[in-house]
Amino acid sequence: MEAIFDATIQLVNEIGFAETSISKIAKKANVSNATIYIYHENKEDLLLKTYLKVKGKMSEKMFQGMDESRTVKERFESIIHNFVEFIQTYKEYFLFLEQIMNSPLPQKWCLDDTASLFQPIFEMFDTGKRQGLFKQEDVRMLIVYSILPVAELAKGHLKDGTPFNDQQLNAAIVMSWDAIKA
Amino acid sequence: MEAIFDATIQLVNEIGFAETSISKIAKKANVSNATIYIYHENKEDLLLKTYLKVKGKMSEKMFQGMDESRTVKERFESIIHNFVEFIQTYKEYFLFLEQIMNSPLPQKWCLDDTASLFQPIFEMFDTGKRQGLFKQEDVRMLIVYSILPVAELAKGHLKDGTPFNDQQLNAAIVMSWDAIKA
DNA sequence: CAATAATAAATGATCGTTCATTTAATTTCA
DNA sequence: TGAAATTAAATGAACGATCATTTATTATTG
Repeated sequence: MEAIFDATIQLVNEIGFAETSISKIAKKANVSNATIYIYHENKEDLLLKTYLKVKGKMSEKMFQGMDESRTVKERFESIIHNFVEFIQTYKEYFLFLEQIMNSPLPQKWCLDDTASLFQPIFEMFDTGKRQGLFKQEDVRMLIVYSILPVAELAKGHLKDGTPFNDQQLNAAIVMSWDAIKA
Repeated sequence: MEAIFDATIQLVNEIGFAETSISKIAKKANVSNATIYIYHENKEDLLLKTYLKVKGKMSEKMFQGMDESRTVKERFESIIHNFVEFIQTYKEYFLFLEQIMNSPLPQKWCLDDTASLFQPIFEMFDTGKRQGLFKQEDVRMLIVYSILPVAELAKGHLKDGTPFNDQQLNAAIVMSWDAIKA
């Protein structure tokens, strides 16, 4: 049931983890408490499924329309633009993710498979490193210095309500590129 | 009571927000439930005070031994080193902060005063901009591209247990500088 | 002894979860 | 086809446990 997922994401964003109960989710989703347990084993299972669903959506949006035959720089900018687009269009998905990923839950779940959802990023950075475009550093380091700051900036604008305009985004992309370029 | 703060921080890191109750905090701190209410109005007040305390500690550690008469680059590297030191020494403080700051609580609290704790950072970046060392971008942007990635890297090492050695840190500082330098 | 600090115990409310039952949809077969 | 039988989906009500918070009582201490 889609309504249960949506209610979960909305509530976690509105009132936080600690205050989000099954009763409140059920009420917001317009179903009975028991209905939730038809589709999900328990509360934590619901959270895990919601997390996986949201992460899948993010991966899908991040790489849509991406052509592996394009240049590294084209792919780089495409990924960043798609990511910003995702954050702005699915802001509740994104903020939900941020909250989950900073909680002890992922450690508890030990999900090794979610990294594979973002393989095109590793692919792009590896190619860039081979071509001598990027610094010879761990790809995680390249990601942290180029993609994560953009996400953080977009998040900031999401939270204070100010728009993240093209000029600011382009300035950010320049800084991302400067950080990782050889 | 210090034990109450420590228990709160530990529990939030171990089992997360949703599962951290007053009873569990009291038990871990070896006090009665009621004792917590002598020092704190309610659960949320306890969280807020813990948050402020931790943020204060972070600010204190971040700028200790910092001399405003030093060069911008020296201050820059000092701040980053201090920050990494803080993250590694007070890892539970840091992870607690990350969890709070990605929850809806700070928005609810509307704390405008906490930014002032980190004024030396703004000071340093402003000076650097005036001297033409840094790009003429919003200071928040400079922070997001230079300090935040280091924190993220340190956090990664904290979570997977691998050490964040000097060589990696120096490589990170180079990338930070490249990202923001004019 | 007075005052402060800490407590155990109890409060009603809400928690996650289960269960017996109803309603809706689908299949069976005369 | 159409009534009867079966399955599936959803529910309200209830469970014991735990929740945040309060009260009345007991230690502690100067």
